[in-house]
Amino acid sequence: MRIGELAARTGTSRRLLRYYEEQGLIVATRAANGYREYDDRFVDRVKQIRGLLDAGLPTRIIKQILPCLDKPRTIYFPDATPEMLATLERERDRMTERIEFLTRNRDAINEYLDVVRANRQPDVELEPAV
DNA sequence: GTTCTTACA
DNA sequence: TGTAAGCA
Repeated sequence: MRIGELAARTGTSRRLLRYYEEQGLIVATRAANGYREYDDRFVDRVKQIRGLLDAGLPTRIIKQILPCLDKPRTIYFPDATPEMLATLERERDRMTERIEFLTRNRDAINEYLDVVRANRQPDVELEPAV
């Protein structure tokens, strides 16, 4: 499929897909006319990339762990270098920090909402100002 | 009509 | 990331 279809099937813009390629996250083959060609495997591939990006991982890290996501799990271990493990542990810790940060803010917003609602009850029936 | 690259906001 | 230009 060409970039337009991949974009539609992954909910990603063509611009972004080209950017991912530029960053080395995906590699497309080229048709005779120069158009990028992608096989169906790229649909899940791109979705995985987006998931990792949403999780907050930087593209440079994703580029490193992406090869592992392709291959069967059985070769995950032989592939994992000490550097890779260290990187993943570091990213995991960052995720944990963000989760805690988000949790605190969510709770704070919840409390604020509760207070606002409680104080608004008396005003449900607005009296026209005289 | 679709894609490509390059470049600017 | 979006968008525009100028091609193929």
